[in-house]
Amino acid sequence: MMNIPKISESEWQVMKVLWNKSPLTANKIVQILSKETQWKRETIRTLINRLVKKKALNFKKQGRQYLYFPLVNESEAIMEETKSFLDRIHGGSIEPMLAAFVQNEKLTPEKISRLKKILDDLKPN
Amino acid sequence: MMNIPKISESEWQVMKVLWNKSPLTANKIVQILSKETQWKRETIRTLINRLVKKKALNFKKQGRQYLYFPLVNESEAIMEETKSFLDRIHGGSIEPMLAAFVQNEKLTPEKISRLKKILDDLKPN
DNA sequence: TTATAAATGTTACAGTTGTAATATTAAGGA
DNA sequence: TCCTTAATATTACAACTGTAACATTTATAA
Repeated sequence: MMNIPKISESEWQVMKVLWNKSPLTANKIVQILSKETQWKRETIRTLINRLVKKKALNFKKQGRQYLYFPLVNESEAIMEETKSFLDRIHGGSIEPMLAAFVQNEKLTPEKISRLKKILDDLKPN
Repeated sequence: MMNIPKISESEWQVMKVLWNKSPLTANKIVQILSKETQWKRETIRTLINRLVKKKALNFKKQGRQYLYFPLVNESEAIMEETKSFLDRIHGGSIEPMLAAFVQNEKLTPEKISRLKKILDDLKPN
């Protein structure tokens, strides 16, 4: 699917909830996000509505409620985000990036292994 | 240096010019960026001024002109950017990220090697 | 049937960003 | 000294973001 809409930082948190499980009612989303953020119910609803307007989400009615689900795929969104990220630091050296990866503890041993495997396949050495 | 200011996408392009070489006059910066962008002279000046306000840049007067130079270090900025990036896609799988890295052709063979070496040092296997 | 409550919809408002135009200041040449 | 011009400074303005409050609609209980 081309033309991934720009998803802001806060909006990403909403998307992640729905990538994890969908469809969900607004209330369920609010409930889940209230555990991870300080956002007021209406803030979360605003984010949901903006994502619908951007066509990152859609919903189907279920009685009085709406059931929301993603229109954009998580992998595609990650790729977009990664490209934009790489464009920014284009030409920067890779070490501080890796350093950040590691410090952020987002690289578990399994991820490191998968990463190495991917790199190995890329450039057999 | 703690507290890296948030640097927007366009502002990053200005920073990169000065990380590459500094100090530079505003005119020189305009001249360089005019080759890579469609920005009007005044657009570039606005970006420079915002970066000064954010304390990402500073300048010293040289007669009627200002000579601009970075106040934030490139590696630190890359780390900040990387952390914010990783926070967004937190929990997302690493493959689409790597795929984007590769498709963006930001991973030259040398970078791949350095990356692998860093990973190897991280987790001897 | 009507009031209430729970959904969704509309509006708000300031800060940031992209993208400039216009205004002011000051230095150098006439 | 005064004007021109080249610097810098101020102002503009809409879209996007973060963060909500307020308004309207509708299903359900009384």
